[in-house]
Amino acid sequence: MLNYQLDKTFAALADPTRRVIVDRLVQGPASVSELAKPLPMSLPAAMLHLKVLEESGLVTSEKVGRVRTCRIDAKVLSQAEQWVGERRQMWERSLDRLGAYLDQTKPEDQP
Amino acid sequence: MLNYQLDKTFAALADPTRRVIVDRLVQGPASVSELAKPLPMSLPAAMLHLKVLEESGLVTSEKVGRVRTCRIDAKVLSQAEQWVGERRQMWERSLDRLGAYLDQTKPEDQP
DNA sequence: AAAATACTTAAGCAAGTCCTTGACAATTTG
DNA sequence: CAAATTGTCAAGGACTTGCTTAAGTATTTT
Repeated sequence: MLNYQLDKTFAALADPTRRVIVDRLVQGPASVSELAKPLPMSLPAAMLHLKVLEESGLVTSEKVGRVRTCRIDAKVLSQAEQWVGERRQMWERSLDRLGAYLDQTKPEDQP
Repeated sequence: MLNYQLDKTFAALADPTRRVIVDRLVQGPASVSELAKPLPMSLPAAMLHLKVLEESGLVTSEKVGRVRTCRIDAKVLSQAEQWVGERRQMWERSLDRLGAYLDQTKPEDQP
């Protein structure tokens, strides 16, 4: 059950520069140069990061005149959150089952 | 505010092979060869994936005799979930504020 | 002790990532 | 129209990733 979407989403989030861009975009939409300004790199480099974010679906953009406006797409963000959350929950349930099993098989150990 | 931990966690989760390993480990601990068996690659390749998971903190392991047993560490999983969740929430709040603003400035547009 | 099991290390290679500089649109603004 | 603004494309270089095979080591098992 391969999920290429998650590959791209997690890979996009693995880079600190791209997380800074996401941090900015969750406050609201922004232009390319507005996003690039605080970053310690050239504009083309910043655009490559934006491209990665767009290809992951985390960010969409639209060009009007000479300005491209970028915004977050929460659906993809939610998918990633859900994948991690499900696994965390499964692991916690495993631990619960183990606890219950130990309580049941060795109740005499409890004071 | 750089966070190397998140770099490593998201990078680890970006690979489908490593997500398969995580999927297995949330069911409970497993040995290296048990984890490698279903994977379409050599054992050394699988071990490299395990190394990435360990360096991210998502997985810990302990060797007893000749068997290394691996298990999930939920703390790191939770951190990743939390990062994504916070951003999703911030973006939703931004949308809410925009909605409230529009309602306030153009109430006459509502039928 | 010999053989099987479980893991580890090393060398090497193809492909991908992240950044640079330089040149080049396309669209306002003066 | 000329100049400034905003974004894009292309070539290339340093580095990392994900795999391979071959050759170990350490620990049971027979």
